[in-house]
Amino acid sequence: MSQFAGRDAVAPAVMVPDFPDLPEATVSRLPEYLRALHQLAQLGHDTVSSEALATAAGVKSAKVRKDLSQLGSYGTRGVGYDVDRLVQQIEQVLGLSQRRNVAVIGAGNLGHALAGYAGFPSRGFRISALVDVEPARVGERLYGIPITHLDDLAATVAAEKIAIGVIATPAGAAQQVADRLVGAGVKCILNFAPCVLSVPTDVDVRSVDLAIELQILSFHEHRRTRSALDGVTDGAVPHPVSHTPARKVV
Amino acid sequence: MSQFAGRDAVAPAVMVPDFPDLPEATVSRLPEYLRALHQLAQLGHDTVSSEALATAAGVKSAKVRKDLSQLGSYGTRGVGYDVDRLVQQIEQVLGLSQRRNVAVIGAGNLGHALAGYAGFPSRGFRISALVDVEPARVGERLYGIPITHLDDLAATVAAEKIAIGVIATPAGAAQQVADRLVGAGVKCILNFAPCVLSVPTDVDVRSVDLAIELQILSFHEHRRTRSALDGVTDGAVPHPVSHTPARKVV
DNA sequence: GTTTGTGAAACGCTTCACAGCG
DNA sequence: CGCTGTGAAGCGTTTCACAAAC
Repeated sequence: MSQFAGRDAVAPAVMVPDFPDLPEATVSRLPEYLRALHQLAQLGHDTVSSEALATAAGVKSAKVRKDLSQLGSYGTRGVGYDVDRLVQQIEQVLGLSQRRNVAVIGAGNLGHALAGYAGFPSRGFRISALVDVEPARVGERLYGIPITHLDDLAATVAAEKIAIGVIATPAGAAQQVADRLVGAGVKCILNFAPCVLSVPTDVDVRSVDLAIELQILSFHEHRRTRSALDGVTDGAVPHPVSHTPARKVV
Repeated sequence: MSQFAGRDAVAPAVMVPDFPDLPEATVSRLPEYLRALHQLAQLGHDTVSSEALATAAGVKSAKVRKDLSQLGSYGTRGVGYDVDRLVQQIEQVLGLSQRRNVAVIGAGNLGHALAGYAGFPSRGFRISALVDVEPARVGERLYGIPITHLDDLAATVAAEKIAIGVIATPAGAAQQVADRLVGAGVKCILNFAPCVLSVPTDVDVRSVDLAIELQILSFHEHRRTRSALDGVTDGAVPHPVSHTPARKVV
């Protein structure tokens, strides 16, 4: 069922449907499919089944089909999906047809690593600005990216057409930086500082806290060793099944 | 309802319940509560209501209560939760009572940033080893952490009692590194390489792909601008509400 | 035969709303 | 009166299973 909604005005070369309310869970998986599809394309596959894509992305095939059907995508029954076309589709939906400019705030260790990360260009992003408060660093270039001062953030955002701000500062500075980003008109923030940010409802924040990731792993490790200890006390449950989102071993 | 299960043998000073099947969603929020609680403690709060903790952690109060009730936690009606006690409880559940040793594989930009990240010690982790394949780097120390060779991984894991492996290599090397970590007995892996890892079911993998985070943000940005464009075509929906997990602005 | 697309069932998580306790 | 703890309702997501299409 194709659901081409919206105005029937001038259409681009590739017909593009609107996506009023793609489920959030689906949205967060589309990038994973995209990554898998690029790999498959490089391996020479022209076409891919939901089963194969599921394996490559580390999910179940039914999920892949449900997700892709939401895009009004045309797979071919008995064959699968056209890899190139699917890549185009997903990139279109994610808004990756145009490259997005990113500003990294905080030119410390993490900001340095982000600036030097080679993976971004091929996946739709360009780090166009590095921002810091340290006057000593301002004016330098890191991997060709100019370092500007936080006080000039609004000007930098405007000049570089920044769509996404990445906060790579200590927790103490993060809220203030977020406020400045919002003030400069940035509506998407990726936050690496270990704190909750307050932003207006029309601003999107995603947070990555490295210690939290480790703590979640720690819980599973802890449970594993605990149940190994008291495994004798009650019924001979062989072993609790893991919760890993990763593929089974081949 | 307190659910103290398990053997009634020698109990530690603080009574510790077992947690056969804490919901995964709850597990992933406990670290966020912990972070918020440490902040509140530092601000001088002895006690905290579910409402206050919810605000500090960026969630709803009912969620906090449900989550904490799973721990068989004792809040006091009319008062709230004892901050110190709750911190202890959560640390216990997450297995943070003992410090966990972490090995970072890949001493590139990202590995460097992780090694230098000051936030880990206070949150239960110690980066005890940096591992690389580059002979030139082996033997150096970074922030006091010795760099060892990937070929000696098993020995390093044993010597340093590594509980968690962090993969900070390019995608091409990640699977091989994962295999070696598994071979060395590591059961928890945090993967920063942009690929899916295959591991046995008893190994836990969490993946953080920076480009994927940006792509999810890109979707929201894309949708925002698209709906701004065709906002005139159909009913005057003022603006789609954001999906930000962050607190509203104050 | 193979594989998609999809209703319908199953599941887990969130939110509500209030009884019960301090 | 305030706040926790929790059944029950509501909602979104996952999984199943199969008819339709190639």
